[in-house]
Amino acid sequence: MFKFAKPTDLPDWKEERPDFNSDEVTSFIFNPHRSQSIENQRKRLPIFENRDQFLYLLETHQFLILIGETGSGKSTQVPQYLLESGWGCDGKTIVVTQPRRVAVLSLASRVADEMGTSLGQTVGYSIRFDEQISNKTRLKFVTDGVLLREMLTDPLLKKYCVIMVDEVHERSLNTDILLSLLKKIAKKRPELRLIISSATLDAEELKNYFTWKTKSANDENGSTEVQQYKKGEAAIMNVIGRCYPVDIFYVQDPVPDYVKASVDTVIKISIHEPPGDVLVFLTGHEEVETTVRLLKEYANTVAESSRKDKLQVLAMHGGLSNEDQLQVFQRPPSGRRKIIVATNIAEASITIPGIVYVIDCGFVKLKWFNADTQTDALVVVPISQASAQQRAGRAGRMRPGKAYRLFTEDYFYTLNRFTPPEVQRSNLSSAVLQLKALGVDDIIHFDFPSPPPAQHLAVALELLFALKAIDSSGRLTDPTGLRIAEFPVEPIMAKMLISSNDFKCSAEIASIVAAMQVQALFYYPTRGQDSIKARIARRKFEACEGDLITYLNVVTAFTKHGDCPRWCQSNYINKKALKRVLVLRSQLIKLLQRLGIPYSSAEGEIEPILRCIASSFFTNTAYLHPCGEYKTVLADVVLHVHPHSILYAEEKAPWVVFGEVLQTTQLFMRDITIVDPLWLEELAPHYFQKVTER
DNA sequence: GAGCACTGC
Repeated sequence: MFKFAKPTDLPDWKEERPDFNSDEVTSFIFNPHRSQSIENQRKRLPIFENRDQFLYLLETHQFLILIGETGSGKSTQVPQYLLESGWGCDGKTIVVTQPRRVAVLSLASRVADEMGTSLGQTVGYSIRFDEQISNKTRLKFVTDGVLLREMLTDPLLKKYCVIMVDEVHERSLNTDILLSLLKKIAKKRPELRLIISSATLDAEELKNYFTWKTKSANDENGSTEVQQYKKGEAAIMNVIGRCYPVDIFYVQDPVPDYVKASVDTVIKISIHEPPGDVLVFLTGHEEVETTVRLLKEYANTVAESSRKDKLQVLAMHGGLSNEDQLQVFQRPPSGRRKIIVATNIAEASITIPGIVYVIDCGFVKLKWFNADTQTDALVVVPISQASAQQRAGRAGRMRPGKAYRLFTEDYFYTLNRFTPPEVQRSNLSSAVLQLKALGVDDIIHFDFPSPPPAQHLAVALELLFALKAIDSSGRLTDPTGLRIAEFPVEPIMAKMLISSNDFKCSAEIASIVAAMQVQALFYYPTRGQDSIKARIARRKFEACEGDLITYLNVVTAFTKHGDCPRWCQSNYINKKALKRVLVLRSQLIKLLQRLGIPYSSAEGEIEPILRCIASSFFTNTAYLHPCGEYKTVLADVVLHVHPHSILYAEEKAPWVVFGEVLQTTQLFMRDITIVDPLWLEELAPHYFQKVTER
């Protein structure tokens, strides 16, 4: 049994204040001041006191770094201050980027509300597959991915006068790439203003990144209008947030098993602490299910008694259906305390109201690119201090809260301050291609905010060269490279779409590529009768050639039966995912047609489709070694068939290609297709001569 | 033989 130490008063912690209304990133907004006029609410926000300072700094500096904690109101108010003071009146637009679609939607509608207009008028938004924009729009909310795409047609983003990049502390891949490109643009467009907005971040580091001009300003064009203006210089502005204090508790001794410790802590809270919901952070879906099961067993024993500590236990992770996810937002039955056991989805992506207690296991599952094996690994690593702070903050949004950390205080101070940015732990082939398409030739010396390991860049360049997207001097090829860059999918998938023209099967390949973009077409129940039934249901779609042809069968069947509600259910098909597949598919087909690749179908023939797959996935080939294991052709790394693959229980074919490799307990190949090695030699001779010499 | 954190174009 473990004990929690006395609450520790962390200085960096007490400053965290939750928001009262408008800076919420999900559509579930709790607003205790609903009765007040909008004008009054806006004035109550902490950032209101900084309004004039903000406008002055933006007048005099090209870059403004805005450090504002949750609840400062920066995401909703700053864009309005800009409009009110005349930015966006010269026919140009203000744009605000967010890492997530849901944040774009809720911010845009909140700001339109506050301004008394409807969406698509002065205030609009643009996300993939959805947009509300008109020629009246002066303020636009977008995902950072959308803004990156816009740069392909408008490299200097000339239609914008102010660009605000929000949630920079999350350091998503797109945010980092956007920042570096915006820095370049700003040099060419001195009148452009950039606002970099972040919760916690090393502001000085960011300031140094953005300050490229050390000399005094106005030495180039001495126009009086810009005399006060320091182009290329960055100012930092801090905005206080607002939030209730959260007491932090640490365990006195390290816990051997954080799943068990989580369960014990929930039980302790339920017995000893006043009412208030509990949020538990664990690393994966399996841990979540185990914890939920243990807590439900406990809850059942309690429910039969007349005690007060009755619980409603709910799981929250990305694999759940929409309906199951929505449950965590509903009020628990009266007299019950709601316990939500979640993965990292609850750290930033969704906000659950009513949380007073947080339990933090101290770990997170992260995708990590391994350049040696050229594969992704999904590894459980200790969280950063910033993450721990973010998780604890989830307890102080309604009233003072408590956070229980399942690690010691000493250990906390050994953690990294920040999680390494995504750009440093990702496969960069897509990002590199995108940069090339935007005219960045020298990737190795490109000015990233946090440079990725050189080997990651080298691996990306090698793959692009193998796909003939770039030539031996590293330049984007015309038309192959240019075309691949146009597609909103991984380069290898884009290459397959383009090649489908040669094999006259673009219809089928579009279905396959679309299906590979979504998480899971099937539900995989983990226990009981359901898991067996699901397995039997999957067999209906099984193709002996492998997973990709199976996906094609699923997509084809869904277009026929998908509208029947029982059909998806009885076949354990993820309806949400399949609907998205069809939307993606039609986007891909439209893009193909725009590039002059006509719609064509193999009319039931399988071989052209298989050849097309082989012609693009040849870099991902594995052969059956006499030892009985698969090995990569590239580096002789041992690979295993993922248990979700349709080929898992089958006799092993001598040659396969795979969509990706993910390392969990072992290196697992996913999205596997059986191929004929002669095709590989024929279709990718530049790559495969040496292979058959084995 | 045994298993997928979370986003985004």
